[in-house]
Formats: sequence, structure tokens, C-alpha cells
Amino acid sequence: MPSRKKSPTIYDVAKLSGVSISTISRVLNAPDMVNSETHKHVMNAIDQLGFVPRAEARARALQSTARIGVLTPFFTAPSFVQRLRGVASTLSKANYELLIYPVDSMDHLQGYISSIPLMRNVDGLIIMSLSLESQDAERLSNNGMETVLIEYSHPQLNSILIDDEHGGRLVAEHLLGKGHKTFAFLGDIEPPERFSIHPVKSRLTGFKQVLHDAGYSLPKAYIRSCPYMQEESRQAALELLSLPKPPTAIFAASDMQALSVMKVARQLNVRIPQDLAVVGFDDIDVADHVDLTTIRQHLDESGRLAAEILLNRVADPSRPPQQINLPLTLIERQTT
Amino acid sequence: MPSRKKSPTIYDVAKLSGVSISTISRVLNAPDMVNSETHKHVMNAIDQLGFVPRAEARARALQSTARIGVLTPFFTAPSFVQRLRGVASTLSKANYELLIYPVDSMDHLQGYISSIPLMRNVDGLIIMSLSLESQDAERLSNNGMETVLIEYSHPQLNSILIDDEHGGRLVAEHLLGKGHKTFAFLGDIEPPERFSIHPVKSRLTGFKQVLHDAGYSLPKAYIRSCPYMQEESRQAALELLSLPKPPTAIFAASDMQALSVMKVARQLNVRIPQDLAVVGFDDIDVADHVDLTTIRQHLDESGRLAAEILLNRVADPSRPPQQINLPLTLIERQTT
DNA sequence: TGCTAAACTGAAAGTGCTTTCAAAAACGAA
DNA sequence: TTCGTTTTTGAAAGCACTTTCAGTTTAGCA
Repeated sequence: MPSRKKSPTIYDVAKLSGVSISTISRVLNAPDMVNSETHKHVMNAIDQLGFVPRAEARARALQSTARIGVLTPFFTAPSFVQRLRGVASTLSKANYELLIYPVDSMDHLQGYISSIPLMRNVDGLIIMSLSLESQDAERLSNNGMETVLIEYSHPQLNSILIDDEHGGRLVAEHLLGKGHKTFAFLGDIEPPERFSIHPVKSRLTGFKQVLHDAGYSLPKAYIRSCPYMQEESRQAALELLSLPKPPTAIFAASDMQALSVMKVARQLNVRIPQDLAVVGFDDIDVADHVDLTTIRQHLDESGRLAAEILLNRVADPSRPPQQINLPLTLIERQTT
Repeated sequence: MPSRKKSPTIYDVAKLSGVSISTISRVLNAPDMVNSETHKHVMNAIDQLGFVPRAEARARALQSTARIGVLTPFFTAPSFVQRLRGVASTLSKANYELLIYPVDSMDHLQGYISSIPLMRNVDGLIIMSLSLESQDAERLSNNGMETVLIEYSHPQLNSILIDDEHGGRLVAEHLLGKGHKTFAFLGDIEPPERFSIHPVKSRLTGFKQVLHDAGYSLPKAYIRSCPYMQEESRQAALELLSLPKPPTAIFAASDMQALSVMKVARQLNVRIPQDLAVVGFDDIDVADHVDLTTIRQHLDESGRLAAEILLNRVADPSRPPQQINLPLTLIERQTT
């Protein structure tokens, strides 16, 4: 029968070992301030009772939680997960806990933003690919909540950015180099871009610009805007490939969407790369598996970096906010 | 200039509104116990100060945290992430926070297991695909820490299982139906299976059994054990396809490994499915994208279910532990 | 042996909230 | 108006730790 006895507190240990609670606390938090005999005694009592300090209580007394929160949209998408992976590894090394706040809607985000900083249930916040109202950003900053933004920036907060336009340019140059003449673009550039910013427009801008400079155009019909979801991406890809004069190269604004393009191509018996070149963006794990040419944005690294910056700031809040720009590289594989 | 003033406490609100802290607390937690005039007053003060109760303090007084922890290995692998997605969606609906504990090693796991239940920093625990020492499981149970195990079971804890042998059988039957005669298996069946259990052996057992019953054998050389990592999987796939008499069908114990097989096949100009059939296991998101035939194990659903069971148990700890078995289905796509 | 400095320990205050208990206020009916 | 209810409210006791401060031991040395 599980003896649902409530777990022992520092008082129980104190009583058992015949010293005061402060000594117990010291044994745990500053072992060299206590006599080694006493130390041994106390440790015995601790072991005997199976005592472990209660986290919430400790956090309250300590005024710190050793916990970092991450706000992320589409907890579902591989690119976010890979970032998260970077964050997780750094945090776990530093013995911080990782709290995930999945954001499904603008309201959701608002709710989190307004309560988290004040609840003080985390020491710092990483906000991934979410656009932030200026006043919210200021609130975070004013409340002294250390924050790192990824793929978005605000003068008062740390941020990690990538040069999406440059990414678009890289793709165009690569495709041009391969001798392509008809291009298409597929990505989520719907006006509001909703709460989640996937800075797709900039990728398109860079792409278009280089194409334009080289004397090629990218007519409206060859730019398909569609949400990230699989269904929509496929539909868009299908329409692109059914054009009277189909493109010979498609730049998809994310690797997952590139996969959708590839799937449709397969169904249509369009050979890749012979009949159609496909380039993605992100370089998620599977990109390598399926030999997709793509723009590498060091997702893991960006997460790691974000966590490191945050931890530094938590340790020393006086540092000025940093704005970091991560380089982008084109990884050529078999789809171009 | 950010006025780094510490955020207001319940005492500040009390002072401003001229009532006692208990009244403030009541306004927040039991509004109908307080006069509507007072209520209005207090709310004004709260708004004016921008007061929000501090989470840790609340948790301490309330003896509950509204927070669920998830222990997961390979935070990296898509299959785990998809489970997590299910967990996250349920939790977020129920207003629970999600704490992730990435497990990289046996020590890591031990550390978590021994401190979490006693720290009481979560109300419940979901343990994914990790093997648990019997004494640890009992400790969790004895300490009254509500726990749901996924892909592992213990009589005193809730668990969600899948019938891996059956999955293996499904694959064999499917392949047999397609007329294949030479089979191979690729998966991580190294003896200790390390701390993370990916119950690959059972999949192999079921697979072998059906093959055997049908009069086919699966010689040692056609069973390649390799860790989950991409490099190793590719190497193994390469060796399999370089056998004097290469298999015409490969069953990979996970979708990601199946992708590795497909990649190698591509490099070797082995056509899929004409020259080689590939079947995976998991049905992760990308499986659909790359048209991989695989065994669907409802990853999202398993996560959702785990979270639901956990929440129920947290609400009513007297319920007996549940053991749930999730069905498996073969999803036929283009690789067979 | 006596003195001082160093090492150790305990009492108590602080952390920010919930909740119980009892007192005060308000209300109604007689 | 007065007494008995019912509704509101405040004081204070948790909750389980950390940490400061002051007091007590101990050790070292003359």
C-alpha cells in the first residue's frame, strides 16, 4: 500500500538530526560553512528521511526559479523544434528548467505576455518567431523580465535575426547559376502574417530582386501564397505546376513546403531536378534525408545562442541588449 | 528609462485600496464573497498598480502548481515531438504549464526521477519511452506523484502502450502480400537498448514470426542493428543493399531510419518501390510528405491521451492506474 | 590558564499568497 | 429599537525555505 505520507520538510530533518533548520539549509547550500561532523549527521538524517527541498518554497525564498520560458507558435513545425532543441541543450547544461508556452492565437500570446512577466514564474523568456506589440515589448523590458527575441526585434530587447532577404538572394543566384529561366515562389505571405511572423516576404523580396537584376521577372501567377499547412501547400504547388508554362524552379519558403512541392511533382511525374528544381529554406533535419537543396539557417545554433544570451543577461542584467545577425548559407543537394 | 521598480504585491494593493490583504485575495479567488463596492475599489487599485499575483507564492500557499512535467529522450526526434504536441495541446487547453526535461543519459534520468517527485515542482509526470527501474517506479507511486508512462509500463503507474509485435506482423504481411521474397530489417536492437527504450526488438519479433510462418527466413546478415543516428543508419542501409543478394524489401524500425534507407537507395540508383520496398514505423509528419509506407501509431493521439489521463488522475488520485493499448495500422503509400 | 580570533550554530525575519476564525457591520424582523 | 442573522472583513497562522545577525564554541597562542 502506497504510504501517501507527505514528504519530509526541513523541519523534520532538523528534528531528527538535532540541529536547527538553518543548519540544514546550510548543509545544502553552503556545505563549507558547517562542521564536517554536523554535516555528516545531517546528511544521514536527510538520507534517512529521503528529504529533498521543495522547489516552490526554495524559489520563493531565493527569488529566482532557475526556469526559462519559451513562447513558440506551431509547436508542431520541425523548424521550431530544432530551435527548441538548441535551447534545451544549453538550458539543461546550466541546470535550468524549460517551460514551453505553445502559442496558438493572438489572444493566447497576449495572455502569456501580460501574465508571465509579472507572475515571475520564469527568470527569462525566449520568444520565437512571434511579432510583439511595441507596448508589450516595453512592458517586458520595464518589468525587468529578461527576454530574447528570435526572428523579431525590438530596441530594448535582445534579438537574434537572420537576413531573410539575403537568403532569398542566395536562392536566386543559385538557380540562375543552374541556368533556370522560369521561376516560382511558394510561401505564406498573406497580409497580416497572423501573430506568427515567418518573415517570408523578405525572402521573396531578395529572390525577386536578384531575378529582376538578371533580367527575369516573377509574374504574380508564379507567386503562390499559402499557409504553412500541408494541404494548402500541395494545392498551391499543383496550381504552379499546372500553369500553361510551368516554372522550372520553385523556391519554397520553408523546407516542409518544399517537401509538399516534391510530393506533388512525384505525383505528376515531374522529375527532380531534371524537370524541376526545388529549393527550400531552414535546413531542417529531414532536408538532408531527402536531399533537398536549401538555405541553412542554423536552427539549433540559434536556439543555443538565444539561451546563452539569456542566461548571461539573467546573471548580469546590466548588459545592454544585443542584436545578433546569423549568417545564412546555401546547401546544395540533389534537388537543383 | 526602464523604472526597474519591483512589481507590486498584494500588500501594495491592500494599502492603496484601504482594505486588508485577505480581501484582495478574495477578490481574486472568490469574488462573490466580497461586496460589489469593495470589489470595484480593489479592482481599480489592481489595475492602477498593474498587480499580478506571483506564481511561486501562490503555488506555495495553494500546495499545487498547475504544471506537468514531461521526461523525454531525444528531444530531437520527430516522433517524440509529435507526442509532445499532443501533450501540449491538451495541457494548454486545461491551463496547465508544460515543463520539459530532456533526458540525455541514464544519470540524467536518475537525477530527475529522484528529485522531481520530492521537489513537487510539478503536479504530474509523463515519461516517454524511457525504461524505469522498478524501484524508481515505486518511489514515484509511493510519493504520490501522478505519472503516465508511454511505451513502458509498471503495474502501479498508468501507461500507454502499443503492440509493437503486431506492428511487425502487419509489415511482414503487407510485404508478403506484395510478393516479396527477400527481406531485411534495420533498427536499434543493441542489447541494452540504453536508457531509452524504443521497443524495436518486438517489432522485429513480429516481423520475423510472420515471415517464418510463411516459409521465409530472415538471416542474421539481413538484420542490421544500428543506432538511431543518421550516419549509422545510412551505413547499415548501404551494407544491406550491397549484399550479394540484396533484399527487395526493407523494414526500418522508425520512419527516420526509413528515410535514410531511401536516401541510400537514391544514391545507389535503386528504384523505390520497383527494386526495393521500404516500410517505416511511426507515421511522423514527413512520412506523408515523402510517401512512405509505414505503421501509424497515432503519436499525437498518444500524447493527448497521456495528458488526459494524467489530468484526470491529478484531479482524482484514487482512480486505479490504467493501462491503455493503442491500435496500430499500416498506411500504404508509394514506397511499397 | 586566560584571551582573542575564527568557526560554527540558532533564532528570527523575510518571501507573497491562501485560508481559517472570529469580530464587525449590515440587514431584517419583531 | 433591539436582537438574531447573514454578509463582509481583518488578523493571524500557515506554506517551506534562505539568510542575516548575533551568540556560542572551539582553537590557537602566549
